[in-house]
Formats: sequence, C-alpha cells, structure tokens
Amino acid sequence: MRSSYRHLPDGPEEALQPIGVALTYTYMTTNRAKVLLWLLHMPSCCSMAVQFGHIAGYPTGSPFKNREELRIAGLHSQNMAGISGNAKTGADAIVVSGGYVDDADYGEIIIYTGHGGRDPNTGRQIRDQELIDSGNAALVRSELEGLPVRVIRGRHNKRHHQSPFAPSSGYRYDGLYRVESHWAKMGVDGFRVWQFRLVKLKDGEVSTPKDTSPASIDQYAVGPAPVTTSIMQRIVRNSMIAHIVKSWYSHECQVCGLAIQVEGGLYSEGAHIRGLGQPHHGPDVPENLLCLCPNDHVRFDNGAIYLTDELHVMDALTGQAVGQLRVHKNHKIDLRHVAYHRECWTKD
DNA sequence: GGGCCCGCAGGG
DNA sequence: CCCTGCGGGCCC
Repeated sequence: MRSSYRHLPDGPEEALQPIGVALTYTYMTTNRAKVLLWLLHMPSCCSMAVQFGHIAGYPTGSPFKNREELRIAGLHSQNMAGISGNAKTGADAIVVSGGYVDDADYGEIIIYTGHGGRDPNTGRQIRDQELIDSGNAALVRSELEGLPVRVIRGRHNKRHHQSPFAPSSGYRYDGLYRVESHWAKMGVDGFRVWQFRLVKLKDGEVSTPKDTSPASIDQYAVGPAPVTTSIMQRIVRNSMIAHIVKSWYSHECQVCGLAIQVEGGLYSEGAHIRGLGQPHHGPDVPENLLCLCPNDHVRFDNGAIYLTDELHVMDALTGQAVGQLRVHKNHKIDLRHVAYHRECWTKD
C-alpha cells in the first residue's frame, strides 16, 4: 500500500491547533471542498496573526523533533520554508539549517541567505534571488521596524555545510535576534543572493537608548510573557506599538505625508511625543507616538517643529503654522503629551 | 546514501 | 486554483 507511508497523527485533536477553518481544511480530501474552503478563507487570510518574541513555555534552548513540532508550538508557521512571516507584518522566525551554501553561522552573528532561485533537488542556485519574494521582504520589514526574530537552528545534514552551533539532532530554539542589515552579493553558485546579518539580542540589551519606561500597557503585549524575560518582552512590546501606529499610516509621515521607499518596502519611524525614561517618563503607548519620516522625526525631537492642541504643526523659528497633523481615526493622541513636548521647546 | 513522493502553509 | 519552500519518511 502506497498510502501506508503517510504519517497521520494518532488523533486529530492532539496534533492540530483549535483554529476552526484551518482544522477543517486540513482534513478535507475532495478538490471541490478544498476550493470552496479556499474561497471562504480568502477574505480573512491576510489578517493571520504573527506572534513576535518569545513563545510562552518554550525558553531559549528548547528542543524540537521536527518542523511540524515547531509549527504546532507556534514558533515557526512554515513546514518547509526557512522564513516565517510575510512582507507586511515582518518575519517572526527563521530556521537556520545551513541549507544555503552562502550562509555563515558565527553563533551570536548569523549571515542568513534569503530564499528563492534554488534547485530544490540539488540545493544549488539556478537563478537570481529577488528581494520582493515574500520571505526576503519579511526580513527587510523586521529590519526596518526593529522586530525580534526567533532563530531556530536545525541539524545540518550531509547535503548542508556544518555549523558548530547546530544541534546534533532535530531543532533547537536559540532565542531572539535582530536583523541588522542586508545586502546582495554574487553567491558561490554564480547567481545573486540576498543576505541578512542577524545579531543576537541579549537579556538586558535595550533596543532604544532612552528606553527605561515602565511596561504599563498589557493590551499590546505580544503573547503571554515568560517569567524571566521581562526586559526582552518590553523590547518586543515597544516594537509592536510602533508597528501598530505605522500600520495605520502605511508609513506616511503625519507631518509631511512622505513615505520613504526602499527596495523591500516602506520606512517610517515611531516618534515619542513625550520622551521615554529620564527625565520625561513618557509612556510607550500609541497615544504618545507619532509616525514620522526621519527628517520630521529629527525636527520634532529637537524642537524645530511642535504641535498645538488643535494639532497644527508649528515652525519654531517663525512661530507660524506650517500644516495640520494627519491623524488616523484609530489614533487617539494624548494632548497632555503634546503640551508637554511643546513646553519643552517654547519659552512661554 | 539517493530517490521518490507525500506533505502543509502561505502567497499570487 | 496554481506554485514554491533551509521536510521528512520510507524504499531500495
């Protein structure tokens, strides 16, 4: 019997997550039913949640037998692909198993090759990689927004080159990294590959120099926080709040309307109205955050522009209004913080 | 070990 | 639906 190869879980419930439609979809067999469910699934498929940061119950060092276990645990959404996530929300996890010849694993630093352009049988590159491929663009998005990426190392088999950091069997969760930079280069097979430099985030490392704010808003927490990693969760949460605000504006600056375009996506910055930490103690909440282009971020942080209570944008040099702040309907801006910022930069 | 084929999630 | 992707089990 050919079908006797197939590995099925002992009971449907134990191996599958409780996500109604997805569960049903998994067990549909006829093509017609699949198409129907696919159509039903389409309108909501873009809002699939992507979990950033640590996953509760799976501390750094947690072992996994295979990719399926990683998927069920929620550490990595893909069954085969190395990059989990999408271009819009960012990459939440990668699997490092040396599958690409241009990879390099230095432990705390990983040079990770993007996907695409590979012959699935030989593993060699047979064409150029594209940055707009969703997985590659997802890593760019994580870089632009400072999102933490879960790194999972897999056993390196004979086809892959060896890394001393790879587990001897299965997969191992190795903690959170940030995407520091990316670039294109000619791969060893003679085709362009995109590469990403990932640097391990240490407990105690802060993502922004000014960040000493109390982690006071639990509604933006990304999943249940593991007990021993509160600092890490705060970093994650900061990124996520900026992520939410930026998404309201599609990275368009609230002052000038510009969205910086780079290959792989749009860029904007989350600017705190009332500074975080000493001595301002501004909260890290959407009500205290603006989505700005880098130029207006610098102008705002240094008092070259400030806001009135009517959210007019004021030029500090001339004292004249130069525009109206753009505000999304979901974005409630706390005027107390606006006043605090204004009083830092005006004489009376 | 190589080859085959079955697999699923996500994006187009 | 199609296709791709740093799987994986099993046969030989």
